[in-house]
Amino acid sequence: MPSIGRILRGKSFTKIERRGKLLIFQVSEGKYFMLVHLKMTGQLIYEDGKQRVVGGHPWPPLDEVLPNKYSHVIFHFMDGSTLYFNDLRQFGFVRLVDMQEKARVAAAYGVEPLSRAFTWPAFRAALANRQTSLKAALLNQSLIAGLGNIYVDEACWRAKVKPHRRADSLTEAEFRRLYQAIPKILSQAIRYGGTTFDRFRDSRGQMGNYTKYLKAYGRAGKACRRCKEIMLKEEVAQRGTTFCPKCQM
DNA sequence: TTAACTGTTGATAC
DNA sequence: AGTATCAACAGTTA
Repeated sequence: MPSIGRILRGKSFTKIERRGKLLIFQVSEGKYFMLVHLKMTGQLIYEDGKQRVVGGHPWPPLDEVLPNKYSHVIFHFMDGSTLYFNDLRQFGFVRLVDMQEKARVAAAYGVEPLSRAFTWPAFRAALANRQTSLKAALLNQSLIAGLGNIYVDEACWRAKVKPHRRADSLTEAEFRRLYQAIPKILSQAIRYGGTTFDRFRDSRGQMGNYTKYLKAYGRAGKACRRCKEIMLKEEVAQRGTTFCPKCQM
């Protein structure tokens, strides 16, 4: 395959889709697609003469001149504007693929929790019989797409289930609560612009306001918003996990 | 000074 | 196949 620069030169981005946490840019008529994953610290920064719009994190200092040392890919558009792919930890990637590979990558993701495909049977089928922790199962992108560390903890808190529990140990009622909690948490978080900590910005360069609605993440040592018990933080599935030891069963 | 964290996930080994 | 562990990296916090 020719180089990414050679293929993109003179083309346009004609559509942007999302699958889980993966961004998919359609290149011109759709022979090629550009996949972008921000992972932990990636960001896309769009700049024209008048403004700078940042999505991802962390926001560079206001006086930061771009490109900086974290600018790994730079797109120069024909109107003079620029798109930077910045990534402090360099976990993220920009990858150009053909239609077939794009389909293959997208197919590896599980059901989208905010889509019509997220039915009760689909949800049950994804999690039932999993011998791993609920936390690990919910973080598994091939089962349910798009849940990350924060929203898994939030969903478990809302459903009153401990993330440590083996996924296949949940009762019908617990699965039900989780099934309802997941889209609820996600749509709320999206409505409030996501969770901002450490200078994160959404795709319009705005800070997220969901932080003040968080019930689990970042609340270790504080009183549970439901039962007043002190919240705990433990490692589950190699991720920091915050939960209420009393009202999450 | 070190060690332990960190909106993630792919590779590897059982 | 499913599951667990480690690694990639660089900065911040304890």
